[in-house]
Amino acid sequence: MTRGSKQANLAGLFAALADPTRLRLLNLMAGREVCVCYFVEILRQGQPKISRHLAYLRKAGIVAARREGKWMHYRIVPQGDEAAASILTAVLASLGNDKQLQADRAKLERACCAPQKLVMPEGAPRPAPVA
Amino acid sequence: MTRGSKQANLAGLFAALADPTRLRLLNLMAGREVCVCYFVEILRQGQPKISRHLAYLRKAGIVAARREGKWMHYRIVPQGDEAAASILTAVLASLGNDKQLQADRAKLERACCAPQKLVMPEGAPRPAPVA
DNA sequence: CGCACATATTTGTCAACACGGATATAATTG
DNA sequence: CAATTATATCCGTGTTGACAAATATGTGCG
Repeated sequence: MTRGSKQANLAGLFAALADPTRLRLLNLMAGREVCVCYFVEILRQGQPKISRHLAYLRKAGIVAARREGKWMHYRIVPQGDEAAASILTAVLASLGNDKQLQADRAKLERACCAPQKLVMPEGAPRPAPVA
Repeated sequence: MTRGSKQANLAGLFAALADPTRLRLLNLMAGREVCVCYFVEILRQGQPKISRHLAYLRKAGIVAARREGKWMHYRIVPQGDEAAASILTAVLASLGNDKQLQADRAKLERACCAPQKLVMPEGAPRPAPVA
């Protein structure tokens, strides 16, 4: 049982969503698994900052990480709690309206198709859709 | 234009939702206008605490207040931003699943139909559905 | 092993917020 | 006006989270 009172759970979920950087990260992870190096390049923020926010999301049970050699891939985790799931879905659906978030997604698309346009570490793995 | 970047707006909305007390208050306001005195009685929390959280929600643009004589009535405000509106709707819909939140609503119903069972100030106004 | 790279964590500082208790404001009543 | 009731705000304090800078961990390679 990872379950306390549901309001507390929900409040925790909202706390995790209450940060612009974390919303940008989640937006990029909508529907696919993404390597940390892409987050750093696309958001143009320091690596420790990105990592801290990813750790926060991980601790909140919203994302999970998978190591692949040197690289860490993050993905959004399906929520067990029904309320959390429906809210997270609504959130991800809404993120598409913001200009900057659209631009972030576009940069990721470009990285997938023409990674040489972004300064990427040699051999960085491509983001992959998640089942 | 009250509008900064949309992610910042959304992050602000989530920050406002990231507190169990505020979720309980919003739950009680779902679909109706409620007097502060009911919040205090139903949550059994100190009045300054309730008032502070209501002020927070008001500043976040989620609720509005209306004075009626000595009493203040709070209600949820329809969100101008489309994303915020859809998220807030999903949230309010989800709140019905929590035991305590159901109990809170039940207490409010009882207060509407049999206020003498709660210790209420003389002549306290009844919560009223909002258009 | 020892270096290089990708990522994570620690450290110190600062601002935001939650809380209880005390007090201030607003409207009503006498 | 004075007293009462309903609500809001202020004060001091503890907690949490954001940040940058520095440092640690884990993996691959020669």
